[in-house]
Amino acid sequence: MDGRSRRRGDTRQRLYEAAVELIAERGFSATTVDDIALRANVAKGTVYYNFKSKTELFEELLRHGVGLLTEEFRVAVEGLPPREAVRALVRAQLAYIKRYRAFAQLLVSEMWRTNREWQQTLVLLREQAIGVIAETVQAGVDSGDLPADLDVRVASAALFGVGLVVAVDWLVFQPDRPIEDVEESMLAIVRRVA
Amino acid sequence: MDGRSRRRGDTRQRLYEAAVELIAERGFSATTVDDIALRANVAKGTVYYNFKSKTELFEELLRHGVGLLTEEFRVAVEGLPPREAVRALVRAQLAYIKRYRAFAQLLVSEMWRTNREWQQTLVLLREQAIGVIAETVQAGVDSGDLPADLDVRVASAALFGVGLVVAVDWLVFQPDRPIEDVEESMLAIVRRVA
DNA sequence: CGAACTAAACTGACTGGTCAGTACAAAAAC
DNA sequence: GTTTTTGTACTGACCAGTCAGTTTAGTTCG
Repeated sequence: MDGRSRRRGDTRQRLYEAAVELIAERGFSATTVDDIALRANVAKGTVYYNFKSKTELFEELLRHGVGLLTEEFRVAVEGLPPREAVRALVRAQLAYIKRYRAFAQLLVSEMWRTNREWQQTLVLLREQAIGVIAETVQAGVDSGDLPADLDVRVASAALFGVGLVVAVDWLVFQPDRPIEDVEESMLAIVRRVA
Repeated sequence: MDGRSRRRGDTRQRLYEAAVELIAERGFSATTVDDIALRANVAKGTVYYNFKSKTELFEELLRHGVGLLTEEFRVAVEGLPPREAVRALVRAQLAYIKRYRAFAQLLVSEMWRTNREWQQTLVLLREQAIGVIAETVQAGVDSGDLPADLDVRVASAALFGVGLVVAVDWLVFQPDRPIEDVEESMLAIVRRVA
């Protein structure tokens, strides 16, 4: 780990942070590369030294963010029995969204859009995140802890989508409401699998 | 209602339809006024004859769409007892989203964004739609049909957000799944108030 | 040691294209 | 004869991406 790659990593990190905030607020197209560079305290050229294009910066940002989320999902469920594991997933998702609020907003904005360049990337990433949930739910069904008639794929997708929207709604419209309430609401909503 | 205003109304309607589809796909900034005019089979000047600006077209589009939704909400609950009324709301939301898929996608994309020009408009419209739900839920709490400890505001907001996201997810990722399944899922999710 | 060298990282002025909004005369609809 | 729409042309602001040049961090060698 020499100084060069550390420096470069720092720059990329700063660019991610700047881009995620601006894009969450304004959307991809309304965010200019100049804005991103300015907020990251970097010259415009540096953006293009580190990323092939504005779109690529965004796609790598998506990969980066969803990668972190699935990572936390995996850590959260490690060694837990099914129903507890599902609860742990809800908690992990909530904590993640609280921590990376802007990224979560951005995901909500882009997740259900069609025909954009990065749509394919996003579908893949969605599969990846939902995949971790599905493994957990499947294990619960196999072990008999969860109802056998549960459609694992659908339940996992619903879990993911509902968690995203309830948590983001909370952060945007009811930020004063304590986090325990939100966790409780989410668990109430997904009671059938938790 | 003379022929002139009907004609004008038609043009505006066509512009709404063109704009909603394009903006749902690409987002507001990535959609050009020329594109909208082209898709609506209208000259660019006509857009500006009917609307002050691109932004105003979009805001009126939002008002128009949410107006229709609340209208359908009101019709749906008319004269129904509380729990049935809630079910009717779910069904109405689902039907609406199925019918105006693009508008629903657009709402999901914009609803939880911050700092855009039309943010204030959207907050108001959200209040309006959730208001109808809240009236119904409140009536249920008052009559004892729904649990007294239910936070009406929060439950209504959750109902609205979850419905939006589950339905849009269905249309985008599982369009072959029959509508009854989706209705069933949504009702299962909101069981506490239905 | 430190001077000279090298490649990686970064800079910011510039370019070519795009797009919101305007102008307006002529035509069509009512 | 008034309202609405058309078609075309135009402008000025804005912006993604480029590139020639500069700085920085690590390396080599006296």
